[in-house]
Amino acid sequence: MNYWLLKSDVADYPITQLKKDKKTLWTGVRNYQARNYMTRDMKVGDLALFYHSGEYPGVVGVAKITKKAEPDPTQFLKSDSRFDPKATKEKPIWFSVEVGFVKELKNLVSLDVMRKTKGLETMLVLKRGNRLSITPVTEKEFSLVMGI
DNA sequence: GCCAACGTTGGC
DNA sequence: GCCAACGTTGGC
Repeated sequence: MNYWLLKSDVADYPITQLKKDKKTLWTGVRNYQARNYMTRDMKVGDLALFYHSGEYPGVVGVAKITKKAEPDPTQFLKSDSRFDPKATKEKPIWFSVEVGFVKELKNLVSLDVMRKTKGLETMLVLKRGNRLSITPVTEKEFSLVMGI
């Protein structure tokens, strides 16, 4: 089983929305590395730290992968901001996994606190200039964050 | 609002 | 294939 960190802009899709939806298709990823994590490495049952970017950046909850990657429908929609003219139904470029709500943390584990926590120095999301919206997390890092 | 980081695009 | 220009992300 693998662990992940899923970044979501709090203004676009906060954890409270996932809580309401119970599950959602993780659409809109337009980065090849992040896509490859979804198509190659994510398995049903994997757990993910749900991270808010934007105001009060940090981990706010836990989600799980509930369905393996399928073509991201937004790439085909002309009206969608994530429309990709190069993608076709026969040859989709972008994929989405389904993500289920697990829990919302009582307290935000802020980016600031994560930076100061011994053992989390290796977390990719803390690396300078990191913009990947999906990053792998070790079991150790996952449980350390959960223990804060 | 600023700006560093960095992925992508396109001219050559 | 190189690399400058450009657009986006995201912390501050």
